[in-house]
Parts: sequence; C-alpha cells; structure tokens
Amino acid sequence: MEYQFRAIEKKWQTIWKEKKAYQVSNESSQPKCYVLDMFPYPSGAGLHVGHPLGYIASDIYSRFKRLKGFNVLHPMGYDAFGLPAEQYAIEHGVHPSKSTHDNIDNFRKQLDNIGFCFDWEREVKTCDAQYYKWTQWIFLQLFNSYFDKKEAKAKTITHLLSDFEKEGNSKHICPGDTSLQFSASAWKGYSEKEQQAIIMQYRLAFCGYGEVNWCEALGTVLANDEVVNGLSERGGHPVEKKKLRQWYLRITEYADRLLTGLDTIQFSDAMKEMQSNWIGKSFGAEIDFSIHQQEGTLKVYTTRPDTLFGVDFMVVAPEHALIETITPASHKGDVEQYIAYVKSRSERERMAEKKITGCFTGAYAENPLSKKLIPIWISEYVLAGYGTGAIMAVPCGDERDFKFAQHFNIPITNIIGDAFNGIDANPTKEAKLTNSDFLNGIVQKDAIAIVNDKMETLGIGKRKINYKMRDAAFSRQRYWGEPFPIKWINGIAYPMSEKELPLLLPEVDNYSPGPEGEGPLANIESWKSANYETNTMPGYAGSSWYFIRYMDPSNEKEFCNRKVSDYWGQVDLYIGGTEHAVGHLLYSRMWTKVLYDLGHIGFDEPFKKLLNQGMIQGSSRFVYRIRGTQKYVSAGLAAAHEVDALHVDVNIVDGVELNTAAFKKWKPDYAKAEFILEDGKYICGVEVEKMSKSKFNTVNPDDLVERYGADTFRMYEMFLGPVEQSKPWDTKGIEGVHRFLKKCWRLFYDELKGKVWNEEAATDSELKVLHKAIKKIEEDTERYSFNTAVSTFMICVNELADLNCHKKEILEKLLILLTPYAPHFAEDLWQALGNKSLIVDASYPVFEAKYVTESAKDYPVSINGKMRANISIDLAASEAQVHEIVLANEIVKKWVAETPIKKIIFVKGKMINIVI
RNA sequence: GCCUUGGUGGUGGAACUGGUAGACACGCAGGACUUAAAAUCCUGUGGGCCGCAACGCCCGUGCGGGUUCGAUUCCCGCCUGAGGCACCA
Repeated sequence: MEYQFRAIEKKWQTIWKEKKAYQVSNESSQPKCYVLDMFPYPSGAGLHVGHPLGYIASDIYSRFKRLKGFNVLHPMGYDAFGLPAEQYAIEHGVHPSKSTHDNIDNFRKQLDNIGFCFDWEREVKTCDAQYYKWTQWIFLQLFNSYFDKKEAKAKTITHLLSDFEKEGNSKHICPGDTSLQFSASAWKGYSEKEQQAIIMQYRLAFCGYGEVNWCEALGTVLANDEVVNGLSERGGHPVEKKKLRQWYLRITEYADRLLTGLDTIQFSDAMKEMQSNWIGKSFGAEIDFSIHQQEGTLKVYTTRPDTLFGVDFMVVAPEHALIETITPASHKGDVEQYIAYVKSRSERERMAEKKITGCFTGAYAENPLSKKLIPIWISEYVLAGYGTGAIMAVPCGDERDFKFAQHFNIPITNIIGDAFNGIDANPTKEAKLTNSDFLNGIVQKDAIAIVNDKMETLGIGKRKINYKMRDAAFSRQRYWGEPFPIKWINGIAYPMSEKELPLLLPEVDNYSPGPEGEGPLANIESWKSANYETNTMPGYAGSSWYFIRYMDPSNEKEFCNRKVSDYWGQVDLYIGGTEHAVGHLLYSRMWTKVLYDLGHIGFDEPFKKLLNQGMIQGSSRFVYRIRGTQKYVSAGLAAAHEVDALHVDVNIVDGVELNTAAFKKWKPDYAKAEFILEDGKYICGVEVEKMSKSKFNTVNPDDLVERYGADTFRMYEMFLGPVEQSKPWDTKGIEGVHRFLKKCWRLFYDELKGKVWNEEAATDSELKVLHKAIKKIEEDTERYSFNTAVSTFMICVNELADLNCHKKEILEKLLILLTPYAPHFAEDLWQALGNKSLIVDASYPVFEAKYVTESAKDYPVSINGKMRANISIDLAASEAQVHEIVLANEIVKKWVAETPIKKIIFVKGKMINIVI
C-alpha cells in the first residue's frame, strides 16, 4: 500500500472538522498556553509561501504543547482593513468589503489545505462591525484618558477635570503644550470650546495638525509606499508636503514604560535594541539662543551642552516657524527657493541624502555664554519633528556639522585641542576642553553637568530628557478603515456614547477623495450632515488588540470578559516578522498598557515571548519607466535613461522576459505603455527582496500541497533552515522531505505485502534509536529549532530502516513525535495501528536516559589544536589513565616524536589536546 | 545616511555554553533492479597535493588582523546581502 497523501489529508481534515478536534475551551484544569501568529492581511495575491512559515512553526509548537498536556489557544483571523483593498476598489470598482471577503475565503481555503489546528470558531476579522465596534470602544477609552505623570499611568479625563476645577493645571504639565498654565478660576472662565481645546492637549487620542504626502493632480493624500522619487506611483504626478488635521495617539507618554517593559519580556536582543533605539531616549538640555537685534529666541536641543563654546552655526529645520520672522529681506528669495525644494522631498530622502544642501537665513543668534554671533542656517537634515527642530552645530565634534561647515566654508572653532585634527570631526567626550572660557581644562563628560547647572542658574537653558519617538499618526484620509466614533459640533470633537457603537462604515459607490484633502466619507451627504469625522483609522488600529478578542470573540457586551482574559493572560508565544518591530509591536504594547491602566485587563505586556520568523524572500521583477513618460525600457538599456524601476508581477514574467500584452492589461495606468526592447524582448530587472503583495513577487503554496501533500510542504518549509532566518524561496529539495515520508511509510506498509508492522518486543538498539530521537526532537521543538528536528526524524527513520524495525512499540511513539510536524500522516497511521482516539489527544513519549547511555567515547585527539587521531576511551577512565592511553597511541607517538610535551588538555566527554 | 541582522561545499543548511567543520537533505557522478521509464536501493561527492591503492599531507567557515592549548563561535577594522526608518501591512 502506497502513501496516498492527498486522500489521507482530505480524509483527516474532514474528520477533524466533524469532531471539532481543535476547539478550545476557556475552562480547563490543564495549564494554559497561548500560541499566536501575526494575522495576515488578506491580499488579492492570496497566501504565499512566506505566510505559512510562521504558521507552520506555531502549529507545530501548539500541537507539541497539547501533546505535553496544555490547554492550547491557537487562533487565526484577518487584518482586513487597509489601503490595498481601497486601491483595488479605485482601479476595478469592486467594493472593498467584497474583495476583502473574497480574499478571506481564498485565504481560508489555502490555510485549510495545510492542516492547521486553528480554532476557527474564534476567527476575527478587523473589518467586521462586531469587531470594530470594540476597536471604536477602545478608541473612546484612549480619547477619554490622559497620562498621569505622577502615577505614570493612564487615567480617565474626569480625574483631570476635577483637578482643573480645584487648582487649575498646576499638577498636570500639559503634554501638548508644556508652557500652558492656568488657574482654577481661569479654567472656570473659559468657554466650552476653549476648555475642550485644552483637554485635547491631554488626551491619549487627540486631534492636531501634521504633514502628509499631498498629490494635487490626484487630489489625494498618498502613503509613503505610493510615492516613488517624489512622484506618485500612480500616474507619476508631483507630490508635496501639506498640513492637514490629523488624529494622533500620544504614545510618547508611554515612552518610558515601553522602554522598561522590555526587561520583562522575551524578545530577541536585536528586537529590544530596535525598539529602544526607536524610542530613542536621550539626556540633554534645551538651550535658548537669542536672535541678534531681533525679538524671539531660538530654542535648541542638544545632548552635548559641554560643546557650547564650539558652536559655529545654527541649523533650523526648513519648517521651523521662526524662519519667516528672522529672515531679512535680502535673503528671503534664497530661503523661499530652498524651502520649496525641501517641500518636494520625503523625510527618507532628506535623511539619506549625502549631498550637503542648505541656505543661510541672513540672521544671527547670540551664544548665551560667549555672546558670540552665530549664523543661522536652514538645512533639510534637521527635521522639524525631533527635539525643537533646531540644532547648535559644533563642527569639531560632529561629523555632519563638520561636513556642513566645510561645504559652506564656515570657520571652525576648535574646543578640544589636540583631539581635533582638522580633517575629521571627533565626537569624543573624553577630551579636555579648550577655547571654552570657564570650562577650559575640564574633561568634556564632566563639563556637561557644569554647563547645565550654569544655564539653569542663568535661566538660559535646562536639562531635558528627549525621545526620538513621535506621537503616532492615527487617521487616514481613506474609506476602508474604522470610522471614528466622533462628532464635530462647532469645531469641538464630541465622543459618541458606547451605546451608539458600532458607528457603521457607510456604503459608498465612489472611492475618490473628498474635497480639501478629506477622505471619501466627506462625499457622503448624510455623513457630513451628521457631523461625523470623515477620517478613518489606520491599518494598525484593529491589529493593536486582536490578540485579546480571540480569547472571547463573540462577546457582545464587552471587548473581552475580564475572567477570560485573566485565564489566558499574555500570549506565551507570538510568531511574526521583524518588519513589525517598530510599528505593530509598539502600538499593541501601548494599547495593552492603556487597557491595563484603566483596569480592563490584568497584564500590561501583551507578548511574553516573541519569535521572529525570517522572511521568505521573493525574487522580484522590475520594469523601467523613463521618468515623466509612459515609455518602458528593457533592463539592459535602462542605464542610458533616467528611469524609475517599478515592480511588475512575477506571474506575467517568464524567467526575465516580460509578457508585454499582459503588462498593459495588468493595471489601467499601464494600458498606454510603450516598450523599448532589446533583441525583440523586454527583459526585466531582478532583485531578491521581501515577498510581498506590493512587490508582486509572491509564490503560491497550493501547487506544492497538491503535488507533494501538506505534510511534505510543512516539513519542507521547516527543513529550509532556522525559522528566524530569511531566505529566498526555492522549491528544490522538497523531494528529499517527500522521500523521507515515503520511507517512513514503508516502516508500516510494504507495497506488495501490505501491513508489515508487528507486535514483537523492541531490542536495545531499536530503543536507543527511538530515545535518542525523543530527546533531540523534544529539545529542538522546545527551542524552535524545527529544521534540526526534521533532520533528526530523517536520521531516526534511516536507522530504523537499517535495523529493519517494524515494531509497533517503537513506531507508535515515533508517530506521536511526528504529529506536530506531519499531522495527517501521523493520524492516519495511528488509527491504522488500532488506536481509537485522535493522535492529538495522545501524550508525548517520555525520554528514558537508560536506553542511550554510553560507556565509552571516541575522543578526538589533537596536537597543537589540529585533530590527528580518534581514540575510544572508557568514560569512567581517570585523567591519568587517559594521558597514558593517549600517549601510547601510535599516531600520537608519531606526531609527538621527540618533542617535549608542554601540557595535555583533557575535557571529559569532549576532546583531548596535546600541546608540544 | 541611521538602526537591526546575515555571509560555512555546486545548493539549503548542521556544529546548542570556545572543543572532531560540512550532520541531514538537494544536486551531480557511477552502479543495481526494469524491455523502458517511474519508484526504490547501493557507492562516491569541500578544494588541492603525493600515490596503483591503502594510508598520508596541505589549505579551507566573506576579507585582514588579534585573544586562546584550541575560534564558524570572542574582540578590532573592512567588504557585502537583507529588513526597518514613522501613511504598505
């Protein structure tokens, strides 16, 4: 009987479904284990081979834990709101809800194909009203809360208001405007509008103004992804910065807790490093520079107040408010021209730029200590969003400042003596200061406190802790997202009541943007007249709390019952890619902390352990559009033109040759494409990069499952390499895994004889093979080393085949070991062996050391670190005996010869090294 | 540019805490079975050198240094691939 994988897999998938084999209860006497995948965005491209990598890993771990006696929660759902569905709607006129649900159906089919043990009764879709009702509810919690600095936690606004009534805001520094101060009586005297404007400055979800990528020609705001080289990806129109009203989350208030919380969770060091760099806590000072012969001060933030006497120029961000007032008429033209140039550039371009650009404002600041006049420049490398949007430049100590000074011939003051060589800046803190008045002779790092004290005494500056992280923009001028439960009346944002939720996303027939940069909802009469907010929430809203909803997915009264969330608690294992390091993984941590602070849940970190699956990379194909035209030039000729490389769907490319007819049909934008061919062909560019729908380089797993079966596919994805490691997708090698399963099958069945397993008692050598495998596979699974577990299975089966072992006693245990990896295969043979219950309900075999103990070890013997011989020595032998045995060995004698032995290193159970 | 991370045979990878580099596979070559193919099985397979062979020797984990009895593993410098950089998710 042959291994009929397709029949077996279909059969067991049906039975599992009928028996509800993977349904999980919220009540159990067993210990709980919550294993979670980052849920997918259901793209039109369907599931690609990169998705299942993490899902297979989590599935293996879940099944393993279940076999080990845990009550395992392992759910799946869809992150279903987002830009691509809307894009698709604009291009094809299909309602995002329809395309999203079609995509979800397709995803579900593909997932089911692979045999995951998800409890589908807990499925969540972020675009379902019954789900986003609670996303809106959490938004209201954020809107109705502020961050109390003394208690370092979120509290409801009512606390704040009662304090305002009693004592104004003396106890509550305003996070939105630190200079804001008012008394109780002033507070009572404010109009409602004024009061609401102040409260807004405290809310954790608040409204403000921010810059967006604005495309005038399309009349819409574009995502960074939709902008290529300053032009819109659709149509190639110019894009510039525009200020719009936006919602934000005041995540900066949580900066410290997000930082310290990292110590309590098991994320990789790299991940923690990334998050803490993103938060970017720094200790520095804010210093006020007065403007020469003018009103006003220029406030800068610096981490190096010790270098204050070395300031040779100031640089302000092109967006800085002061520019307007300080620039004399003589310089206005140049300044305006420079600002216009910067407006066309993305933040990324500005930061990555190697070319030095800038413009002198014509104004001067005064050094608050030395009174020296300092020219004020504008440059794109200073960003408005960080610090005060202005820096003091110290060329001798900072590389970027140094290059800037050189480029614009600004004289450099040396304040670090010999430590500055005039060729490179030296960012040291260890040099003794020179040219620095009262600081001369003091080591820089010690001077920091001295300068800070002095400035605080003189009132020209003060110590300041700063964060690189900014508040998170939380609104989109789009249709396909959660509506805000907010009504605008007389310019005041009023929250809707919980009873009015969900505020349903209305149907529209046209997804084009509204007037003045508003979202499509602004085009709906009834929506506008009801005064609803016209923005929608961003993609990450729904994904910031979905892990909680899985615990209690159909609760209509609460986002999650407290008893239930207390039972499941933190996610024990969370698997997903590092690309979410500073987005989703920070937002969801913040939401969890807010919900915890407000008493809705009992844990303040969502994920106890994070495993970062590597990216399965795709092999992308590119076409090259000559800038500003609809001409596409073949890869080999692209160098001769100024071109933009655009991703093209790998499925309309044969190898590297583009199917030009399919390309024209692919997107309406390309319908009028003209091609410049080489040798009659259009050759595409190739690059290995992240597999993603937006790069059109996805490969579908269905064909592989069809050809080799789900179990082979599962094991192959694991066998590819460590789950944390990124690798480009390649199907070669899948045969080997398939052969392994067939070989394993033959331990049970012979093609001619049929069943070959027997009831004979196992021999010592068979038990040794089994128990070696139990130990290694259990350890490997526990430490997520699934690739080496797969090779251990191979070794085990190879050895059992060599021993001609067909004994049920051995094989039955092997099947349990194999269950997490190849569930259909294991289930089928388990039942064939006569078991009545499902194999997922079996218990994991227990390793017994007595079967694998060895009495001797083949020691590698090296001479001066080079391996020369292998000598088998009894493990009980004493060190002296070992020396004797080794020195008596012929090969050792030959190498040592007459040379005196300096020492012999003996590591018991490991190796022997003779030093001569 | 900044942050993070990787680089080991023809290929994917193994070597878990500094202790036999290349497990397990793929591919390739040769062979068995077969009318043939598929499937299956067996043998070999990092590079080089000496040799009929056995055996043996040298080199070898991106590159250049260092620490150590011993380095794929630790340290310093460099080259290079990937992910992220705040509106893709």
